Amino acid sequence: MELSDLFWSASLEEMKRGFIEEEDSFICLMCGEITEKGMVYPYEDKFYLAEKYMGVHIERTHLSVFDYLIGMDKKLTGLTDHQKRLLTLFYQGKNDKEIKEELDIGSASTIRHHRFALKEKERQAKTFLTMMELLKEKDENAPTFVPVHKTATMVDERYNITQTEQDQIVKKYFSDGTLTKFPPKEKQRLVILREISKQLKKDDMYEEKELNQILKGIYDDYVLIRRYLIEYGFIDRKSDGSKYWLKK
DNA sequence: ATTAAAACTGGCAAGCTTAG
DNA sequence: CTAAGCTTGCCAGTTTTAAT
Repeated sequence: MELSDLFWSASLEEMKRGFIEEEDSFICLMCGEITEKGMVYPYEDKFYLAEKYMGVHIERTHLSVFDYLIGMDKKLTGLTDHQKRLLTLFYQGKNDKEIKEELDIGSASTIRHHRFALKEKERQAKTFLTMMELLKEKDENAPTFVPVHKTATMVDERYNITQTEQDQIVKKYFSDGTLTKFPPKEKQRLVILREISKQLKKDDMYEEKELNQILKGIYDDYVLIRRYLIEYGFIDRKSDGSKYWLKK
């Protein structure tokens, strides 16, 4: 999944932490940095487990989630530069008087007012977010597009595929996990290839024979499938063709 | 412990400035 | 010119601090 998708699909709690938990790793929402569970990470004479180290990573490279978020574009935060400056000072725990002096503003009540205005904004944001969430649940008929794999070589709107569409295609061309026919349309091919690529484990290296064996179990013309998997950017191979692996 | 004073907070209305 | 954003003053409560 694209990093920005990951970022925006994160829950409020995940965003606050700045990273999400996957099956065997943690991923930084801001830069995609990964720490793997079970690994031990050294930093300044200490050792950290994956989750703890992610905290170290964020502190080191992003300062804090707050700092990262406040640095985002106006379009994304909905905040004016002035509001950002105020929030930063609030975050530092300064009181109205200190802020008034620091920003060289005449009255502390101005700061007070901004505090009020920002809280109002918070309430609005919360109700809006909640409404949008409710809308999503309600609107299950709305087409939800299956995300396109990010290594896809050719991507445009033709590849927007809804879940139901995908299900139909899979149903039509697969029976008992084997492919009955390689479809003629690119869109269908994409779905089929994605389905097939699920049989491969990420991070695994496959010998050519090994891969052929797996593909043969799915479709007789495994060479065709192999070629298309590469062409559509699902897998990659060594230039001599001796090893294959799933693209990330 | 009670009370008075000071400091802080939330909120409203209004005027001023500026980008589009 | 208009709307949005910023600044300010004022009032009403609340909380904290100081004084008795």
